Amino acid sequence: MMYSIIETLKKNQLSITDSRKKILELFVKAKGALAHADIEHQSGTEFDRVTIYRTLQTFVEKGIIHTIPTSDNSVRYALCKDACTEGHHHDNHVHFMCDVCGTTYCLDNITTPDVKLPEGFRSTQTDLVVSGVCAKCAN
Amino acid sequence: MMYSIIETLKKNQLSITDSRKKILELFVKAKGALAHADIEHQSGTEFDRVTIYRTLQTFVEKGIIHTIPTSDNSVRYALCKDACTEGHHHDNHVHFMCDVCGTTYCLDNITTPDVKLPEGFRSTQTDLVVSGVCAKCAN
DNA sequence: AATATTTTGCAACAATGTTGCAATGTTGTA
DNA sequence: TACAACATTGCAACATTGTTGCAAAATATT
Ligand SMILES: [Mn+2]
Ligand SMILES: [Mn+2]
Ligand SMILES: [Zn+2]
Ligand SMILES: [Zn+2]
Repeated sequence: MMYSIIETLKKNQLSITDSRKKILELFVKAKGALAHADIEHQSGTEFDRVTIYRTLQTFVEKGIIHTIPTSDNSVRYALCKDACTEGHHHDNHVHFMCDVCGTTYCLDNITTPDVKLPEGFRSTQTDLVVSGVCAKCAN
Repeated sequence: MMYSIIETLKKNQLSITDSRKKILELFVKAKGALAHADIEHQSGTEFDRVTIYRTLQTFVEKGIIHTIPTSDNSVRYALCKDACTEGHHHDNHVHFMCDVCGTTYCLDNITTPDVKLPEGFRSTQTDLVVSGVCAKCAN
């Protein structure tokens, strides 16, 4: 599977800038999800902190990345592999956080279950986050 | 059902202080979950911000309240109704966040499902958060 | 009531996130 | 390629959230 940085940016009507190319590249290469701080470290002093915030926000709005609700309430982001479009995410997959290495995985082929809610409650989104030990840290 | 503030504090070997009584009372009276800011507002200038942080931390450690992972990554707390003990939480119920009124509900009698994880992954905790519109805001 | 222990408030700091605005970079057109 | 229109960036300044050390105050123990 190929992922073209430039193509993705163009497809979403975003102008091609150094920060967008670099940050999107980090996501494509990343094994798991990235926190804002990860990006700040991995891109050195290349970009201003504010630019990273704004770029992440733009990517989320465009449906290029999605946020992950973590049990420690820190914000993480990962590439959308589903057909997400502007203002319309479809990332209904389970997430896994390793307590040992801290990696957050998108379990893309495990979909979130339907939950039977009490009378009168209507669901628009379901997030399922599992914590534990990942395969790499299992030994 | 009765909930004795003092009893709960004693049972957990915590000394009885004004802040602990007040903050625990806020949780007992609250409909949904509380954020740190909620407590800060509802208790006026009675206690220092730091005291609230420390009290919440203590309550979580003792198994009196539990944290809730929310889709907007803000920290919320709610009373443990299950038999949680020091360092051992059993709050395996679903949470619901209303997009309209912002209330976070503990759906105490809807338990989180078992998720079949990939080979080698081991789960220690499962959090399921549903967003949508609650019964009160349904009209 | 006196002492030992715990908790609190304060100050100082660190981390995270937001906004306005001028300078810079990008894009489409000539 | 050069220009104008437009979008993005970096900087500064600020707000919010969370952490730590320590002396003063409150609570528990004797
Ligand atoms: Mn994901
Ligand atoms: Mn709960
Ligand atoms: Zn791991
Ligand atoms: Zn509601």
